[in-house]
Amino acid sequence: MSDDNRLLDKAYDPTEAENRWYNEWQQAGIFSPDNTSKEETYVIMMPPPNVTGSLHMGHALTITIQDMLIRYHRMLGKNTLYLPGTDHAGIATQTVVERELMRTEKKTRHDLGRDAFLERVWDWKEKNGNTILKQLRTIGASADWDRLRFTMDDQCSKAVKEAFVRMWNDDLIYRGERLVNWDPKTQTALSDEEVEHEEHDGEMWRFAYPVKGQDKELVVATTRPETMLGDTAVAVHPEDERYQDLVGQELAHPFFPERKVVVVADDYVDREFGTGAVKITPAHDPNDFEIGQRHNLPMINILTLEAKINENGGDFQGQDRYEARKNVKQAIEDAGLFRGTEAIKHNVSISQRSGVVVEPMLSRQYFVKGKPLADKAMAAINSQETRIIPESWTKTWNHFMTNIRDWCISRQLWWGHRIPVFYDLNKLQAAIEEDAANKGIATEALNALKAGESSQTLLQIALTSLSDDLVRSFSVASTEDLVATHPDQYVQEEDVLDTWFSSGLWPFSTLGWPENTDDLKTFYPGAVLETGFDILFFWVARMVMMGTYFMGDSPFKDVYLHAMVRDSQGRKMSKSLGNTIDPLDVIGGITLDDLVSKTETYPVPEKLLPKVIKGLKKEYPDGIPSSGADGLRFTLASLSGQGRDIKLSIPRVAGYRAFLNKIWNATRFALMRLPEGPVANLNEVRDDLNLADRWILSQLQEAIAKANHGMSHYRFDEVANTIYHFFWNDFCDWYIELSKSSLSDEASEKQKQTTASVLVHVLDESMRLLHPICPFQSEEIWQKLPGIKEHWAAQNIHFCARAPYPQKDDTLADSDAVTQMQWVQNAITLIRNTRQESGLPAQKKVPVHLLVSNEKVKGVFQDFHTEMMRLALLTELHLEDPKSFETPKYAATNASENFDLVIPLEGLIDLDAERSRLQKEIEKVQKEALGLGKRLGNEKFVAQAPPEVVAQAQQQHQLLEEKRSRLEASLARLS
RNA sequence: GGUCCUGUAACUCAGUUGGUAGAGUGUCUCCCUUACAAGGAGAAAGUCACAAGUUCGAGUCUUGUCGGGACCA
Repeated sequence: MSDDNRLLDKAYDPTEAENRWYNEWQQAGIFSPDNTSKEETYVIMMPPPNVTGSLHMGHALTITIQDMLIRYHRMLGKNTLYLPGTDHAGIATQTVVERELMRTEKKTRHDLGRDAFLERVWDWKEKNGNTILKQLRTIGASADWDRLRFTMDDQCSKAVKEAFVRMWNDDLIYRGERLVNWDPKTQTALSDEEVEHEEHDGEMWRFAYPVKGQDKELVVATTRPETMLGDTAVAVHPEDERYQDLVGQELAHPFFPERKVVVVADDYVDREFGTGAVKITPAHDPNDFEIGQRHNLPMINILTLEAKINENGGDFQGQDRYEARKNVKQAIEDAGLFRGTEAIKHNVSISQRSGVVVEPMLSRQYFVKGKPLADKAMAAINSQETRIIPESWTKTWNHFMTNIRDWCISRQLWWGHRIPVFYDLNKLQAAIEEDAANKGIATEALNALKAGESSQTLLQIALTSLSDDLVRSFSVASTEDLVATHPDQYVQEEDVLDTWFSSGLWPFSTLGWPENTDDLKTFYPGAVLETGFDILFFWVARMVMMGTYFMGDSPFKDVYLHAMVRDSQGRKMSKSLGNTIDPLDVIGGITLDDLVSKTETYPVPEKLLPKVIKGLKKEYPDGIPSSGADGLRFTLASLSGQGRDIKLSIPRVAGYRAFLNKIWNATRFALMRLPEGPVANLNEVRDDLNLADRWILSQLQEAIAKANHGMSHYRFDEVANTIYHFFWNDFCDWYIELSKSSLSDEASEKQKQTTASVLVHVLDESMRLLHPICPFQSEEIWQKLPGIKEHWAAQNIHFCARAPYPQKDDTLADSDAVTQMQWVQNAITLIRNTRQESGLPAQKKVPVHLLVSNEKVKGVFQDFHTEMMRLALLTELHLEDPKSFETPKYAATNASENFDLVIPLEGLIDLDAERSRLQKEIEKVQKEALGLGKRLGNEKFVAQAPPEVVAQAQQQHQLLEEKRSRLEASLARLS
């Protein structure tokens, strides 16, 4: 660093500066809100990243957007809270730790036991969670770390217990035997949302059920032949004439002669589909389950928890479901009942967690009633208490809420919130006896009771065999640990809650609920929930449901759903495709070798790996250059339109990094050229502003307005592009170039001072505009601007991060300046263009005549004489009267709307080339004029279009015609 | 099957209430001019998927066709 703190180093070092500023901000406490203030708040709850993994690009996008919003509103003076945290992610984390345990110690979780295993998971969480928190800081999240939460910390756990108990007592949670999605690999139930549907090629396999006592058969079709082991009926449509006479008849099950399989009539059956007769397996298919209930059919479970055939499967017992499928088909063929097959595309349910096919399975689980909660959640959106952005998701939201089903919240896992239901052993016996008295079905339980089995054994039997109501009769939900206080009386439920149950409470559990804390009073509800649309139902829906239920208010005013980050080819980024890029590797840079070896640790299928690595080498021949957090953030901001995909091509990041370099250098220029001594505040030089000053200040107001608009409408691409365009194309390309004259030794002291004020003012406001997107570099530069820090320090503002976001100053908007400046820009551009088109050597300075009749234009050109000479590389610039000026034959000429250009080039000009250039120019103008002329010739247009539109077209047409005739004159002179 | 999104320059995308298409990247030409070659100057490039309709006027509104995608069954 230079001694003179006004000067900048030649290059900006993001890594060093980013660390430094993050620490300074945090030490100064600027991320912490005030929970006693009555100021307007702005609150974002960070969607807690899963402690299992590390942050990926999707997280980087989410954090960038949230942090932009937070920083913007902080600069607007709001009492701003960005609350960070992590999620325990039940299945995902447990699976990872189990895998690790198997890999390193060859042990299962059962070998360790529940408590010891959970200790391992906590260790893992500690280690991994910290990595994530570090990543969040690196990206620049200005979160309040004093309020850091974890979904399983004491505070959140307390909230989960409280919520569960209240919902249990309010009859919103029940334990019931239902068909659930069973993941045979992780061996737990899943919610509907955790199941994905994939279209697969399959076969419709047909076989016949003989009708008992008749010489008839009924042919059914299925994609899962093995489920026939659990068939208890065949359904037909009540009005289907083909099967009228069979309804009520019994069918012969090929493998279980004693089993009753009846033919039932049900509207559900689609007569056109398959054979029009549907085999019914109530225990293993959702639709069949419903039919089973309607017709009181027995439900026969044929699968074990590992998805093997159980004791109800006769000879097939012990076989895996796919093995059984093969064997069942064979056995049916052998029995002569096979009736053909056809290819079909059908949907297969896949566990989002383990990737294996999910089995619908009859099982006793805990459920949250959907309907009562959904009604409130739907009302919150439809009343606009909460807006969804983009709005198109509102329909999807309503569809989901209208068709909501009960939410299965129990998971057969160890890692998570253990369900706070306690079984009262003292009431167990009474329940079993009551069942017996009512001729219940739990004979097994009664036998066990008579045999004097231990209460623990009795409990297990009772839980699976007693009716839902009876189980509830000896169940107590309690926030208190009843086992600790009454170890002999109570046994706690083994299962844990779905992760999303605790996530659903996140907007208020993090603020101290159920206590009515200052935080809760001040910061609920929040401003916006920002996340990917992929977890709209998983999470957002649950938060709104829980929020409206427990708090009475929807937890946020806006839901902003951002796009998915994909790779440059539009593929989802995933480790198994080997196309994930760690955001930290973009921020800090990575060599190709390191990138390759990192990718080799991902679970890419071996066959694919060489191709993936070849792709890496092609896409990143020199690795990934360091972009800094600001570079990545700016890129993500500018790509975050309203589409559903963001295709992130890493080389693009370099382009935005170049912009940040441009900013750095522009500042460097300003600081080098500023006159000695203090720089006056803009207000003190307002009377001395010249056209260029007025112009850049006016453009700045325009940019400020657009940036604010974009920020408040979730159009971060607009914000980024506005700043990019203003800073580069207006400020650097024109104002700084022009300022070289007004800062030169020939310029007056006053001129220099005025220019300095404008330069510093623009940089100050530009850095504040940029700050939410690129917090680090803007802070670094802002702090170095002469006088700025001191100016704001008087108002106790010490960081760009805390300085006000610029607001449009209408007294600085100056449309005259914009128009007039455009004349200058047009003149310079036309000269440059004509020079190059006429084949002049790039560095050759030439004399130029501008033929101007308009006195005002002439005046502006006179004022900018020096600047035009320099920027257009001229030796002389003459302003001529078009009437008296005689254009030499050997000259390059061109025409603009309000002036003609003549560059005399005796001996240098190629007449043929010049003629064809003019010809081309004329054609262009002619084409434009023709279109306009046609429109003006349309009577209806002139009569019906708004007058100002017509007037504008007329004026434009006239200018074009004039320009054309002048160009034609030039062409005539050359021939 | 239901719902939704989407098709604009070679690529990635903007395009407000309808007024005759823009940006970044890439391509081509020229230039190391002392803030920046991660730079400067200039240029070429689009039947706005297709068709019909509404309108003086359609990228924009309506309908249909075709293509791409997502979610829910």
